[in-house]
Amino acid sequence: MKSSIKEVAHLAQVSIATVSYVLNGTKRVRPETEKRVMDAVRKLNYQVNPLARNLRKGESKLIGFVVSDFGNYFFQEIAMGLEAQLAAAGYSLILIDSKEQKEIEIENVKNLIAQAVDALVIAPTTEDCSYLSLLLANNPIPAIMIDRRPEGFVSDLILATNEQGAYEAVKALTERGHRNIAFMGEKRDSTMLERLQGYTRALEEAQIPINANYIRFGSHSSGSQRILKHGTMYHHTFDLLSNHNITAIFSGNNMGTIGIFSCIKETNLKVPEDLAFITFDDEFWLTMTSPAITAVAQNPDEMGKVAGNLVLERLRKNPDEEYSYQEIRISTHLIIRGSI
Amino acid sequence: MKSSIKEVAHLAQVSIATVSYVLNGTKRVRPETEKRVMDAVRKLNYQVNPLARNLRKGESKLIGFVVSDFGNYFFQEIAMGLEAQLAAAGYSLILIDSKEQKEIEIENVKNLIAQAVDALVIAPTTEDCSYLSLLLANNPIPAIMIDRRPEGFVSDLILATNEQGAYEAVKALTERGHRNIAFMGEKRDSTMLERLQGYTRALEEAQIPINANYIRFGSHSSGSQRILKHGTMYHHTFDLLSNHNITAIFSGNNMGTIGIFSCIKETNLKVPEDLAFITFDDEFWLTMTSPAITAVAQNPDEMGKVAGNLVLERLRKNPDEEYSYQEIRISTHLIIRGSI
DNA sequence: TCATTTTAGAAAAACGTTTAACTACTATAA
DNA sequence: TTATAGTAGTTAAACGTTTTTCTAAAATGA
Repeated sequence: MKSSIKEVAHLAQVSIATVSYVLNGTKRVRPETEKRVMDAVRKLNYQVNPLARNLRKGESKLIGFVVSDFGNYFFQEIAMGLEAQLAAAGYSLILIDSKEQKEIEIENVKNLIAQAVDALVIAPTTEDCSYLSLLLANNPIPAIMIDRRPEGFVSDLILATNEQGAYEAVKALTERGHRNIAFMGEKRDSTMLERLQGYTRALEEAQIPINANYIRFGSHSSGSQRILKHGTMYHHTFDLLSNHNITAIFSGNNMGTIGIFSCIKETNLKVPEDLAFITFDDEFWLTMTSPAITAVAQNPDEMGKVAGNLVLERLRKNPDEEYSYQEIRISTHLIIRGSI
Repeated sequence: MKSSIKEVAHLAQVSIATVSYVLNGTKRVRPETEKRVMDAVRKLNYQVNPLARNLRKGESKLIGFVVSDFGNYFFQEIAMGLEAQLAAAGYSLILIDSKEQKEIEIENVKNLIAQAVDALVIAPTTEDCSYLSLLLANNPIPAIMIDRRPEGFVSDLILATNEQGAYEAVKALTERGHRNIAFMGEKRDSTMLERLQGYTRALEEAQIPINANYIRFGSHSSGSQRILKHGTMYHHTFDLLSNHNITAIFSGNNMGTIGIFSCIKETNLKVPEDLAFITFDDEFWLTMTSPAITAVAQNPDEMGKVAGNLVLERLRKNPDEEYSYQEIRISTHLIIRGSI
């Protein structure tokens, strides 16, 4: 049914080594011999057995991508960019969802190592990544972190220009005369703190004092989009709109935006007349609301591509060759829509 | 660095076969010997090399999922259900996007076969799947089709109750007194034709004659969500609203809905007063619009889980054991929101 | 007691490649 | 002519498991 290199060799009247050389182009072979081999290959419809090759070469041509939340469109886009880049180099991507739970993330990494992936790309659920040092200690494969700065583990790192993105967004608000601007961040992690810095810088530049009441963080456990609609951020929004006279909200990420916008929708506030709204992360549905929502667009496709290239680069390097880890920032841009 | 079974055997003073027996529980071993082996395993922090095991056992523990359009939330949900089910059985999922292009789909299947996946789950871009018969001829792995009925290839099949779902949706419209109801289907495939049948049945039941002008299909090439906003369906909607006095639209799927709703939003029609709207496929953003959009919810998570179980079932069977292919229907349910 | 069966483990084959080491032959140069 | 280098191919080792086959000792039964 499935033919092996042995049968090809036999049919072509050569040794199996020669077949391998022809197929891989790893050694000179007389044209005549090559033809005999290729004819046999075609006749038998031979394809190499990747299982055998993998064992011999000690690689699997598999890359694992551990995603903190696969329900988040942002990571889906990254995955697509990554996959495109890796597929071109003959690698396949194993995608696996941590559902924002650290234990699942650790389990996922273990499983991927058990599948002998050649490298890992990880969007960690939390910053504590010390477990990776342990798991990779006697299994030194490249690991590239994305979206969040890990603690307890050094590696290549791909991040957005969070501070700058937030700064530009909030600046767009101050320029329109807003002074009471809320900052709402779903998760309090390094990424969100960078965005908070951008918020702070824009306010300072406009000589607006920081009001701690206007800065809100959500619960750490984010759930599905449906749950988020009436989650912590929803209630924070309700409080801000009822008890504080804010005129604009800047949402630190797309997940928080769900709760915030759900609340806004339920009030009778007019956007943008009564309340201006901007969110980090551009997502498709932001254009389907009335009015459409202004957003700081990241470039997840680009992040995925860059991650892919970095993986390939690392894989080409000799493992003990010295290598300095890279930190790459992917730029954001503000897309202005009707909500401000 | 990475220890092999040989070293474990040596440390435990047994043969490598015994180590294998202990680890896999495939043969009786004296408790004392077992302890020696396990101690050695722990001391060396040994983990089996899956590459070697795969070669020997002739399996990869990999399942390929070829998705017609990974940008479509529907398939993402399926993927998550599938992954959950397979992971529990020790399988990993390789996800790959065909971007609605047949050539890419074929390429994807080839690549997955080259990666030696143990089985395939395919959401085909078009119904013509005769290429599979060829590709799987000398590589007989199970393949399970999902969402669309393949032609030229027999296999297990998982579909939604399309006719019934559409019927209930359109019935909800006729019950509210609508008589001029448009049916808009993005792609003209077996799935969409089933939905059209549901539409037809509901109209006949309400004794409303079918008006061919009210039935519209889109271009076959669907693109990204952003492109769809002003694609064929957008123009069909514009025509229907301008030149035909329809009072309700039933959209055959989520992709078409993007263009349709974009157009509705740009007119000054009041929904649902001037125009009622229902779509097949429930998606998160349908609740963020004003009003929220009524939808026929499929159960993609369930579809993924069922697909996973089917894969595992097939994998357990002896390949030449006779097996009758299954066709499984996953039910839909109507979620009524403000748009009707 | 002696033949038979059971048990625990070892030895070795097998999975299908890649690749290092080797061989025989041919071409080149002195 | 003879040493040397290059060419084209073969042989065999290696990758790390699982599993079949084999062996020796112990247990069982008559």
